[in-house]
Amino acid sequence: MSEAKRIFKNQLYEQFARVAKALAHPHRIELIDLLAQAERSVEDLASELGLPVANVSQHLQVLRIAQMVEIRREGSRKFYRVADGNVFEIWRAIRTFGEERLAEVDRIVKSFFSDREKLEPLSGEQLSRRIEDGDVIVLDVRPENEFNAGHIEGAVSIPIRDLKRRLKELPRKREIIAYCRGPYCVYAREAVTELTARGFKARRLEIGLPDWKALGLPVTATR
Amino acid sequence: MSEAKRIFKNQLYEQFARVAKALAHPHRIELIDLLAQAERSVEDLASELGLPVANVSQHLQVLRIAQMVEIRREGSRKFYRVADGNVFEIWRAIRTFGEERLAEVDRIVKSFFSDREKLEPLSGEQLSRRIEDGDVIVLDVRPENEFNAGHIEGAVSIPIRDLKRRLKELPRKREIIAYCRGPYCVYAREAVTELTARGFKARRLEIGLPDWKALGLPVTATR
DNA sequence: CATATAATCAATGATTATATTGAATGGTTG
DNA sequence: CAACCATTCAATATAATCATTGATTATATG
Repeated sequence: MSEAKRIFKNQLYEQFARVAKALAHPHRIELIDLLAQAERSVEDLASELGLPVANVSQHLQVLRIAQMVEIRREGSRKFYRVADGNVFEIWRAIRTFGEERLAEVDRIVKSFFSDREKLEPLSGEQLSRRIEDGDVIVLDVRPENEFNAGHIEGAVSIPIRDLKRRLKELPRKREIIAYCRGPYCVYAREAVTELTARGFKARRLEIGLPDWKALGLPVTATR
Repeated sequence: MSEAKRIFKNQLYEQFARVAKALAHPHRIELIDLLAQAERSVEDLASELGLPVANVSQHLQVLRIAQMVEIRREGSRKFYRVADGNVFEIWRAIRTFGEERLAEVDRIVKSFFSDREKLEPLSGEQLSRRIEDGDVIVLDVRPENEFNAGHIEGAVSIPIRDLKRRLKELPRKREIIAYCRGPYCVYAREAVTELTARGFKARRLEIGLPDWKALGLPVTATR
């Protein structure tokens, strides 16, 4: 191979390796997973991850240099968000690979969620069809700001924390499909447990909003 | 957040970070890019990358531990291949992000390929339509073993090294669409240059075979 | 302007990743 | 079985990454 070609390839793969490197830390993957829901401040992210602010800031700098996140300043706070849809696609591809290929992922997930679920979750496609048929209520149990940043078209927002005292807002005849951040988020599972215990018909969507969006299914953002 | 939930998330994201880490080196990305075409021996990969065999073997071990590649043994040689389609999807997502988001990638590509292309390449969808219309010849200019491992349905194989002496196999009336390994591979570009210089009508497909396959377009493997 | 808040920076030591070298392994060939 | 080939392993030195700490910057508030 020619020298010029070798230099070209080295430079090019170096750039792509930088991208992979930016995601090569558990905290940074978790940050992307969270930011895929909605923008957040550094302090907020730090408390969600249970880490010192300086450490989270350091990781955010790595993601920023890799152009994976962007900043919006508001007063003395900075809100980070994912730079574009391709960032979530990388994380999603990694997640899919891990789920299908790594026994360890399966083991960890199964041992945490074992026996907590009686009913099979719905896939995105299944829910999409059910919505078209008009026979379900879609329930978003994430925090309100994440709902506002984007939610499944037609979904109702009741954050998991408020669910118990807002049960009367939900119908008892139609089936309720709850969803939250993604396949490893516990909120929708908790909601289904609570709802079925109270006599509602409820099931869980197996994916989160970013996946729903990535499938090209309809999303609404509150202006 | 509960302690158990924190431990669960840490364990889970740790697994996914391992996957990203496995790709966090330019040589390993290049290896995946090559292996996405066809299986190869260690020695062969080492000479393609211009690196010592021991170094390539070391990188292959990293990919193997991450379950991204598998081995087939044949005599005293070992042939590595990508473990499944999801591996290429991760690399493709990284590549797409880099292409759309990183100015540096654009600069490197442009400075290497500047002025070498007179004609716009075809997209996968465009070629797919042209094939249905039946008015093009699809030309695979990769090495023969890569063609055998999988090629665009109906494509003709003339490795770039043999192109000059096999020109008579190609028609002069129909347009020839050449393709190779991927957007950064030079073979298809060289083929188009050669063919147009000889009076053929020729253009390039902008993607490589693994991308074509990922788009769900028809692929044939030689048995 | 002083104080408080949010975020970043800089320096540190500890850990982990990397390339290189040469030796060891496993299989093939004569 | 000896010689050989392809690959891996092991050891080492160098470089990069990481968490932590405390200092610094930037903005808001009184």
